[in-house]
Formats: sequence, structure tokens, C-alpha cells
Amino acid sequence: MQVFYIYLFMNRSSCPIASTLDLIGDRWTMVILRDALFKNFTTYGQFQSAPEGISSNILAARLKNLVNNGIFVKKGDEKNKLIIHYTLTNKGRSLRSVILVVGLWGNQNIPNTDDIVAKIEAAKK
Amino acid sequence: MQVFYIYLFMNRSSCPIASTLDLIGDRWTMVILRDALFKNFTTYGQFQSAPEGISSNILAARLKNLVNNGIFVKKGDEKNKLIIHYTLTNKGRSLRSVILVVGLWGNQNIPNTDDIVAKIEAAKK
DNA sequence: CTATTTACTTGCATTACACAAGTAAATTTA
DNA sequence: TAAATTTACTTGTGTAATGCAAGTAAATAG
Repeated sequence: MQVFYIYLFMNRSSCPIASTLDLIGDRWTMVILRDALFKNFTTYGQFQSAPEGISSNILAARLKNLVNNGIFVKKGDEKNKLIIHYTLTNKGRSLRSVILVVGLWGNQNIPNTDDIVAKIEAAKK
Repeated sequence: MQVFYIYLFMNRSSCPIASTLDLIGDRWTMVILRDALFKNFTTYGQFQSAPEGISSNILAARLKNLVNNGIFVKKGDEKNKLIIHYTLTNKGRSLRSVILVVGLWGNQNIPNTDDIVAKIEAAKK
């Protein structure tokens, strides 16, 4: 007997806000996206090095999810076969505006947070 | 012996994105904020009537959290003492831009979601 | 004065997450 | 070329968050 698996993404409702949160609204996904979008991180090791300290099983699960939902694509490194690059798709890159306003709100409303605009500029170099 | 309780909000890091998500980045908070911001909901019963179906204990916990963090203020109804209004503070209203981009992203990237701009216009009337 | 409404709380099952350790394959080092 | 290290994970176990159903207390409506 052959068994097939279907990846099923179920939204809570037809609301675009709730549906987006079903995709990225957990404790870690947007932190991973921050690193991909603003720090140009691509590897498992890089994502794990974030100061927030995501645990390895959760990171693996989130990356799998983001690949399944077309935010990342998995690519092997050209030189080193051990290294896998999680690179953003166009859909993934379109999340930049979302993560950015979240950061700007934090800057203006949560004391002692790092200046996000300065950090982005620094990361470009 | 007298016991004091201190409400302690601990950020994962000094990152404004991660810190904002510590505050509103769970499964339900932004859904509640959507209803407060775009549907002008204020009462427990209204929030519970959302199509996503938040359970009552979670709703109570989230509302308490949002009050503790200065997003809502609790006010008794003038006429009916049973009714409590959770009204947005200035800080709470400033989250409008955040929830809005989340919704716009959903509109553009998740199929079969309701048009958020149309919904907002409809709610104004 | 009984029924209903409103804003919750309580108890228990399930799911998600945290923490520590382990694994396999590729690569670097001695 | 054998041993150590790197990289991307997985596995196991405990704890915390969430989901679901039911219950409660005070105020109001009929």
C-alpha cells in the first residue's frame, strides 16, 4: 500500500490578518524572518546564533514550515555540501514591510530597544 | 505578612521586533486588536463573537495582558454595570499601522481572504 | 422573583515549546 | 589517513500554552 501525505494549511477564518498570523504569527517565525530579511542570514547555524536563542527542534520545524509555504527555498551550498541555504522567495521578501513596521513600533513604544533603522543600515555594509 | 505582586514583562532581547512580538506576537492578541481597531469592539462578548472562535479563558488572559501593558483601559459602562469596555489607549491605537500591513500582506499573498480595505470602509459607517 | 445576560473562572485534555543530548554525513586537522 | 570538528538536523522528556466544556457571581430583563 502506498501512502501519500498532503501538506494542509488551514486558516482560522477568511480574514487576511488572522490568515497571515496562522502563517507567521507564532513565537519564532518573524524572528527568523528578521534575520533573513535584515541580516541576510541563510543557514541553520546563522539562525540559531540569534541572541534570542531559538531551540534547534523549533528552528527546524519553522524552517520546514516556511519552505512548505513558499517563503524560503532550500539550496545546497556550491562549495560545501554540509551547508544548506534557506533563501527568501519573492513572497518571502514581500514580508519585509510587515517585519519593518513591527520593528518601528517597538522602537517607538518599547523602551531600551535597539534602533532598527540604524541596524538595517549597518547590515547593508 | 503582606504580599506584593509585580507585573514583570521580560523581553527575549533588545531587538525591537522580538520585543514587540513578546507583547503581541501570540496566536490571539493581534486578532483581538484587529477587532478593537477596525470593528470598534470594546466588550468581552464582542471579542468572543469573532469568527475565529477564541476560547474564553484565553480571551480573559489576553485582555488582562493588554491592560497591564497599556494597550487597553478597562471602563465600566455608564448605563449597564454588567458591561465592561476595553478601550484602546493612544499606545493601543498606534498599533493600527502594524495590524494594517499584516492584513494587506494577507490580501496580496493568501488566496481567498476578504478585502481588508473594503472591510475597514464598511466598519466606519 | 425567575430567567437571562455579561464577564469571567475552573478543571482537564491536548498541543506547542524548551532543554539536553544524540546522530549522520561532510570537512578539516593532526 | 585516522581523529576531531562542523553542519544540519532528530529524539526524548519536562514544562508551559492553548483548547474545550462546564460552572459561577453579579446585574438586569421579563
